[in-house]
Amino acid sequence: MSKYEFEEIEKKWRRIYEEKKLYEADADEKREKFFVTVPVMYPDGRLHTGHMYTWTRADIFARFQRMKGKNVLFPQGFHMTGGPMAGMSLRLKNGDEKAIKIMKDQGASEEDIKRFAGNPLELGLFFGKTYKSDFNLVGTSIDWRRNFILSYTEQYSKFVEWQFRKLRELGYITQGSHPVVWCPRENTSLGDHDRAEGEGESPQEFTIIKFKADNLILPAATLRPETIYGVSNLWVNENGQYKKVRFSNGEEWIVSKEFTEKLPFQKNVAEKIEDFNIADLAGKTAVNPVNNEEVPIINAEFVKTDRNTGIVMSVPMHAPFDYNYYNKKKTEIKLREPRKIIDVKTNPNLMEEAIKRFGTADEKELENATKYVYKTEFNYGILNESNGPLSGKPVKEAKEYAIALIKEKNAYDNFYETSGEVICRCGAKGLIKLVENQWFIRYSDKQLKEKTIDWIQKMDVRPEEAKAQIINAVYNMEDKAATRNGGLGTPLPWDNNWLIEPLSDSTIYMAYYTFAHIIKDMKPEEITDEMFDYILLDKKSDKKFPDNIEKMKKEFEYWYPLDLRVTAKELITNHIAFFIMTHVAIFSKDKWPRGLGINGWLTVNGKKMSKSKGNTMTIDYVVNNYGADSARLIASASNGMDDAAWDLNNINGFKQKIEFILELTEIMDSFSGERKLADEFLLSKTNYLIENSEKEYNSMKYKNSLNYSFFEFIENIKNYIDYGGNNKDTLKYVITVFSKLNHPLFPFVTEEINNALNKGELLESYQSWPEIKEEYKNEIVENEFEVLKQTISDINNLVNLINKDPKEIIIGIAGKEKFEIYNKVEEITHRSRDLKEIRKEVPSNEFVNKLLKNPKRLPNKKLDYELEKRVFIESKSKLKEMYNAEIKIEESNEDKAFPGKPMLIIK
RNA sequence: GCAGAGGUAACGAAGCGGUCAAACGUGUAAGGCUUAGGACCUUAUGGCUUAGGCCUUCGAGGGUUCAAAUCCCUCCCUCUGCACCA
Repeated sequence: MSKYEFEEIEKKWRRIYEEKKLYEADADEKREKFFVTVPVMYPDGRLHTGHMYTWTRADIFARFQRMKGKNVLFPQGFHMTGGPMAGMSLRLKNGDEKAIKIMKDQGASEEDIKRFAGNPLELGLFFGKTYKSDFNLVGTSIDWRRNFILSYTEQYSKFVEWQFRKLRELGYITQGSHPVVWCPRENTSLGDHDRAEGEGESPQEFTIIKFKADNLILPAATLRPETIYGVSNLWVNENGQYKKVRFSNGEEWIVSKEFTEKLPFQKNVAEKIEDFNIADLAGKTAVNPVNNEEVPIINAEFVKTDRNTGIVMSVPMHAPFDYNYYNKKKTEIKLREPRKIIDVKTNPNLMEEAIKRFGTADEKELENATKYVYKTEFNYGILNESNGPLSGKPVKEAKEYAIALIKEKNAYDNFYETSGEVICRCGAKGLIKLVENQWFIRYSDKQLKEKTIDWIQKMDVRPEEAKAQIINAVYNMEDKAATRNGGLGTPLPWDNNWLIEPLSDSTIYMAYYTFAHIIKDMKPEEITDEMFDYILLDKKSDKKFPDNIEKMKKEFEYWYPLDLRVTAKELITNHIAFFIMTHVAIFSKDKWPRGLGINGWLTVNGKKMSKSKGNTMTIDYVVNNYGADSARLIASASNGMDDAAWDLNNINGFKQKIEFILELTEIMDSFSGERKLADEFLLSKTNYLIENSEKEYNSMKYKNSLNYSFFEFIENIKNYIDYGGNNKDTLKYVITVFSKLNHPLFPFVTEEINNALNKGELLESYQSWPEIKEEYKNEIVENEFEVLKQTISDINNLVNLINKDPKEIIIGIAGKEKFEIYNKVEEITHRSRDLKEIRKEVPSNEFVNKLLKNPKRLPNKKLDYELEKRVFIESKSKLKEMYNAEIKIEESNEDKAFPGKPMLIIK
């Protein structure tokens, strides 16, 4: 068997592609275009197979479109905005051993690491270079002339400035304060990945209701201000420390000591703070500001002074904790019956029911009861007639009315807490900081959302299921804080204190690719808003622009809109939503993006592949050891958004099959037979495979397309040979089609196969996608070969049964009349499967009884008496070879001889 | 909490009203090839049968239909994403 020398083959074709500059695409009005991108990535380490998964998926589509005759642009930029690179550089500067080891493992020298320390750009440029060579190695068809680096390329920063001024002009920028999870020790926002504990916790807003006790204010914090009419008392905890805080407006608040520490991060700093003995308040009363009711202040050890203010309003009939304590206290102090203010029709005694069901033994049980009560009341509860102006409101809607009412009484404030405990990697407890003067992009804009969702409905989303998720993401979109204080990035043009953060400066940069190779020769100061208005928005100007700008406009107008953006699913709720919305906000409709391709994670042995898990393989390792074409198998590891499992073992099977095809091309001249039924079978099948693999390529379901274009295809070629096919023209045509169908997936080796058979143009460089030939379609021949296959399997079974080598095999084909009845029944089933109906139209005899025995197994495909005979006669010599026995083909009148299932006698 | 996806053989996974005992892959077993191992090839792998037959399954329960893994309802369970962070 001929050896598959992948190194040589790949080296050769890589060189040829490069010499012909096949991946460099320019505007060409005469040709239809296709523009595909994958999001930029951070060059902060070597590329690994996890990256390769997404990029190869995009590359396959790019090559597929090239073969369909399109002018394809696939550019790639890098991203250096934001924290990660700056963070790594800083860690190197601080001599962090772990960071240094990571760099060394990825091929950086001592010298390099010294350069990276404190200079994140050097680090990015270093890995940027490895990215280019790795992508080239694996055959990603990128036009590198258009590469640029987000927010490092000065010309690009001009583009971002234009984008932001444009957004502001259009009214999509606002300024305000914004709660973020914050580390008070490191004085920085605390993202999920910086946390030792509390991943996924976020700021939660509490309403503060100011109860009055004499001249003091007792600020009770609650998530349910709508229960204000049900308050029976206030809880404080005498085990905790409290303070008296005076604000500049003269108000004096009694709050826990812990609260005073959090206060400066969200409110104006207090004028004066002094100790306060909370026990002094015990037995006194406070006034509910909404209904002026006097409620007792009671000590309760369950109150947590490190959450909120340390003052809790008690609503016994609607909060299990309160209910439980209130009933206990009732035995000590004389208390009035608590008031029930929410009715749930289906559960008239909700509280008793919850207590009975979950218990009161410990905090956990009470928490479960609380969840149950809150949920039920929220969904089905109505505020009853004891709720003053709130009476009759469903709980779902009551909150905003309650807040308005509390505000009216000058008793409202608010405070943010983390939704659960957050601990920073540094060990400090996270809290919420209200960042002031933050700039936002108004993605919450209703009209923008509507326009975007309308558009997404029309987009080509692969797989289709992702569409609902994207629409949902847009629907739930809130304003996005677009700036930050540290790291790298483009300064906000009108407020230089802020840098534009990385998810906001990367929403329309795909447009920049269209002219990146031209604008890079311009001086930044030559680049103006007027110019971008002209190029991107077709805004006419009196000014006559120089040729290079006219050329940029031409490129932009030719390539835009983007036809396909390929990315992993974790970007759906942020980047993909921002990307589409910003296009809708800024560009005219004919420039909005047309297609998306979403994929899942790549997994290895059931685990997600990622650097932090240490289960990655670098691209150069895989390519050098297995070959680029083999490595590209990775793209067929899954069909849609499911996680994709990749297994190196698949590569062996792949290579084996490639060797089989390569060998066929070498011994092509030895096939010298006539055309027979087997040829008709293979040609018909080939059509079917073209049709199906094209469909799967189109929806980016590469696992399926590989099944058709590769595995099933080869199976059919093998069957053809097994059935006695040996016609050179057929094989040459079929293997050429094979090389074409598989070219997007395996560009190098298919080019080699095609080249061995047809000295002509490169598959990559002309309209080479194979056409379906109607004249080759022959369904009945395919069916009859299916019969042959099934019969061979039956013979095998029978030979096993008798457990000796057969001397003679008699194959009895059913008579012509049986075929006629069979086909007749098949025809009727298209109209009716009612056995009575069918019987009306066919003679009644033993054969028909058998045929109609099982309504589930009625004839389902057309067969042909003459063809069935010929199929067996033409494969006779092969069968003889297989079993080393005499083969007799004859017509049989026996009951067992069925159309599509010949009678078998084995002697 | 909100949203999305899903529960099919030992496992991964396809099928999405009749071609289904269930493609394809892995694992397992037997045989072939090989000095040997690996790789590769052939066959088997729900149960009962053993001349090509029958029976039972697709998270659980109910319903629609001549026909349901596939459509509808209820319940149980699993996974993924949720923003200032790339």
